[in-house]
Amino acid sequence: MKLIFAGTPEFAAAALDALIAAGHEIALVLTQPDRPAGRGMKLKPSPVKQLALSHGLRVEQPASLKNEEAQQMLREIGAELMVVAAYGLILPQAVLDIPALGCLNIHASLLPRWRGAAPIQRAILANDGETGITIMQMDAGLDTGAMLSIYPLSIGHEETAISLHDKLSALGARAIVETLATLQGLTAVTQPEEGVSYAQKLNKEEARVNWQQDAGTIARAIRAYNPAPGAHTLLQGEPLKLWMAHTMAGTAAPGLIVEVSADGIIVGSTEGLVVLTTLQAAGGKRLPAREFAAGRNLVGVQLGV
RNA sequence: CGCGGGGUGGAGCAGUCUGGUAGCUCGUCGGGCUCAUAACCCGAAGGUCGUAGGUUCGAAUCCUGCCCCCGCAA
Repeated sequence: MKLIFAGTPEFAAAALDALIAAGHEIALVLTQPDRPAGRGMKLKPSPVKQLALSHGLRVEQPASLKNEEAQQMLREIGAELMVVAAYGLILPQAVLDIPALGCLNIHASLLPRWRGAAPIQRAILANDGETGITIMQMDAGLDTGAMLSIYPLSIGHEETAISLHDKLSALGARAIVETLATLQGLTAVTQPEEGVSYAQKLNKEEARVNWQQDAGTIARAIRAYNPAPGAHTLLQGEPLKLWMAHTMAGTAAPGLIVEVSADGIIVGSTEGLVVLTTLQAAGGKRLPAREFAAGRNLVGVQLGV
């Protein structure tokens, strides 16, 4: 099928890779403009752009699709269908109308739950037992289009945003290829009005650990914010990133390190204990708790100050 | 030229300011103790202090170049 692909991060690159492998003609790839990123603030192309260029595909990076030139360019491609995955730009109705078969979106949740920007992390934070991939026919609303196919996936007990992201990327890639292969036999189903929720973007501030919560909530937050924006707290006034944690039974003052065991660094909360298993000090590498604790006297230290 | 921290036995760190015997926590190996141990006790091995130069009687420590790792910010 002759396609336009629009996407930006890794999640989208996985889908693009699968579409290429499935033999579709990718007539044009849209992705976000290169942004300064990383140390030194050098301009960095998106994962989708890197992949597209490595396959010799045409790449365009308009700042907006609301203007006539961008829309004219899309019309000239003459694609049957446009596939959108975590693109980062709003598609106006005029753009949605360009491909004959419309625009399909790969969304990383079971709609209508977790419409919006950060469905993977929100699902973990909310302690959902299940999430998945929804392929939908895009309309002008925010992830409100009719659903074509649904691929559920259970959320593991120690799932992090990155581990779940990787599974959903692979699942999304499979889902879009299968959906395109069976498109004519599929019926678009309107999203139910029950169960709508919105996945707000994550920010650094909410990733600061609030020790005045129960251990389960804290541990889930640590996993949901891994790798970005990264759960963080203070250790003796210095920033400390928390990468991985689980819980255990017990009682201790919230944020107080009570023990360093073979299992991890054990910290109190309002209910239960948090076991920090992977952490990283400012300027340091990400370390297993045991190595992090070597050479430091941590028992009795209050986190967050 | 975005701001900043760091590279010291296998791991994590101190020592660098104020040059002069290589130190701590852990791991490893050997032994002891114990019903038992990711517990405790005794002992041992293991380091050209990232790299290349410079200063000095003497450099982990001071100066310069280069390589590598990481935090912030985006």
